[in-house]
Amino acid sequence: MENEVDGLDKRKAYILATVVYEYIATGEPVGSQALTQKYNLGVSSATVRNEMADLEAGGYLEQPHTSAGRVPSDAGYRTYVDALMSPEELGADERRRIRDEMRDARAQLDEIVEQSSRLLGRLAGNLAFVTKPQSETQSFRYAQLIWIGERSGIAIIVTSFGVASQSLFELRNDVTPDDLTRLSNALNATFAGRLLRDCDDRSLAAVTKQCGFGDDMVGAVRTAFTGARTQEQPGIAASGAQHLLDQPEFRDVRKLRSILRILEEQRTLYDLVADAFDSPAASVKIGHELGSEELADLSLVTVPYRFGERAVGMLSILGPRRMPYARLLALASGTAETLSERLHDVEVR
Amino acid sequence: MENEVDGLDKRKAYILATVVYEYIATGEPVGSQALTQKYNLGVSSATVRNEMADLEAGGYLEQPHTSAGRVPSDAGYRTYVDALMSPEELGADERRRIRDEMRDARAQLDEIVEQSSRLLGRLAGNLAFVTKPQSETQSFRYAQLIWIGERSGIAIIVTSFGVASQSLFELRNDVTPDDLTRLSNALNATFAGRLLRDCDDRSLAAVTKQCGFGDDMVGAVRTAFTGARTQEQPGIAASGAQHLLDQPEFRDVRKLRSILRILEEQRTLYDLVADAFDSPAASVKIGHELGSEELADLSLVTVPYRFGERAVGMLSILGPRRMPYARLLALASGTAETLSERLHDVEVR
DNA sequence: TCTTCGCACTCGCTTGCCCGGAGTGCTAAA
DNA sequence: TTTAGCACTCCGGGCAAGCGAGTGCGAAGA
Repeated sequence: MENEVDGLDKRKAYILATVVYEYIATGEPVGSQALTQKYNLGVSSATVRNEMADLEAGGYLEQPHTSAGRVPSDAGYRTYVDALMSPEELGADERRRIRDEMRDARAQLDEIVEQSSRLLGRLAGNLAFVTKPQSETQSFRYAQLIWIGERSGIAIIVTSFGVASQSLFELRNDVTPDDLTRLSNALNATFAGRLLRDCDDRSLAAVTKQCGFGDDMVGAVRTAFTGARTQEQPGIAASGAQHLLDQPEFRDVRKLRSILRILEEQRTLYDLVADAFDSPAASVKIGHELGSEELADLSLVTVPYRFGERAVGMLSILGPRRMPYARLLALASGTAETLSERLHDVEVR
Repeated sequence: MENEVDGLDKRKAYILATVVYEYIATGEPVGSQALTQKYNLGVSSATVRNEMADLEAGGYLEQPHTSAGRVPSDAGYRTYVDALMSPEELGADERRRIRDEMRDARAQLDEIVEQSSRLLGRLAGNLAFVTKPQSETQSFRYAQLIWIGERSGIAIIVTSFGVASQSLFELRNDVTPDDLTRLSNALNATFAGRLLRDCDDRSLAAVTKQCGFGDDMVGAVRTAFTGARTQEQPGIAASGAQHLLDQPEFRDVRKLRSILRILEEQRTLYDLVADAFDSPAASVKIGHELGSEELADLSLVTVPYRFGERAVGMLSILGPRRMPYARLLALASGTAETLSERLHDVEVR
């Protein structure tokens, strides 16, 4: 029937929403009396009690121990996020402030990514992290091979976001500076504007050989491009870990340790958001959905930022499961939007 | 007389040393009885008591509360570090392990700096951080101005450690690719091998004008060099924050917050080691010597690493005042040595 | 049939209290 | 000057009592 949400009748849904809302606000297990007193439910605490017992049986609520109030379970949060909460929008002044603060960063990729992570961490009052644009999704802009000696040089590759990566190379045959310039020009002519991932080894080899170079130079070019592709791979800017200490759920120091460890292993951090690349929209992972017992009482909000149509990176907020989901989604989206805009400032045209 | 150390007679000095040593080992305030039982002092606990009272009067020891044992004060640790402790050397196998682990990093400046910070953090069981080489102390290797259009280009500057920085420039007058190559060559011929800080604006302008360029190009070149000089300025790799959680002194969460905040503000972290650049040797800062009430019960061990004769960066360990100073100094020195060696691998010759 | 009331019960948290242990300072004797 | 003895202090752990918030359930009411 129309009145059902996720298998819950209207009243149950409303009570669940209220419990989650209240628990997010206070951090205390919420009981039936407190709920009826604070919110006008139109029924008595006893009724609420019955409903809560049902919700617990359905797996939406949990009881830390008998004679304590109820606390949302992963499923409870999930239902809340998917169906019950009302989405938030940022106010115009908030948007403006985000934009203003983002302007403080110079027009360099690293800086705007770090700035957005700092900003988001502070606004959200939680740990925020932002992945740098996957270099695979960046495009190739310029290559320059610099002559150092008869048999050595430096290859410099500039991507569309102005990220330069350089690599030294050694050759088996002599070359002249002119040779290198010729090859640079050929590479630029062929690949300019292409996505880096489309600069595959075969085409690189073809161009290099066409210019009359041997396998040693093919290897050098390949290494240079590989370096550019993978360079910033799991580059992540994180910020705001100290806010986690304010959360009562971190009075237990062991949980903190897991988080700090994860922070330092960028790999793990990256894995957390990796599958968000598959879906272009915001995603929320709750508790065990994060796939790790250590992180079981945390949640993760992830929002992509774009360059043009392509999602090139992710902004994430990691915090206690008991987080204001609607608000954080709004903040992350707002920051993502501004970050996307600023991305055009660093673009090398 | 000969038997005095820092104004303490021999026995007082020995007792102080033992108290510090024992406190570092156990973390418990140490009392006179425990001390006489565990160490063969040749005197009774009552005598030790008297001496300890003197040491407390002299400011070397403190009492958390009446009827507790004594704990070293800043001054007590200071005397211990300066005059009492016996320096440690790393064993040959430990050196080897450090060297082996450092080999895991690819020959890229960032990687070896990060690797050394991770390594040191793990070995020392504390927060370790390593500053990247001050780019001022790096030398200039190559400049390449790349032609993009009649009035715009990219300047790429490579330093001795293979760090490339790039900047876009716009001009008021048309140039040809050949013009830019000519200027690149002139810059390379003039400045190759010089320290970056010696590539001052005046000489840059002189060379640029000599090649027949106007003020717009002078500005572009200046910006490019300034970018290279300041680029990695306060770049710091930190690692091992989670170890701090093991220390009993961090049961209080507020202290952790200060540390996490400092970790994220690289500026503060950099200030901590900044004055260590003045002295070329290892330095130890204890408690209030760090100049901040927040950090009052921490200590910092800082050891420079070198490129050739020049100290170019610092390795630091930040941990509880109650840290095994001799051991950590040895570890930091060992890591610094290996880092210095590996620096030659990334040098662009 | 659903809701509400009343009531007994549960359980964690806080408070107060006691006690043991470790350490001190002081005094007097060696 | 050192040592032994002793009274005193204070922290911390353990334990019991009381409180408060909440539950579940049976019976009464709509």
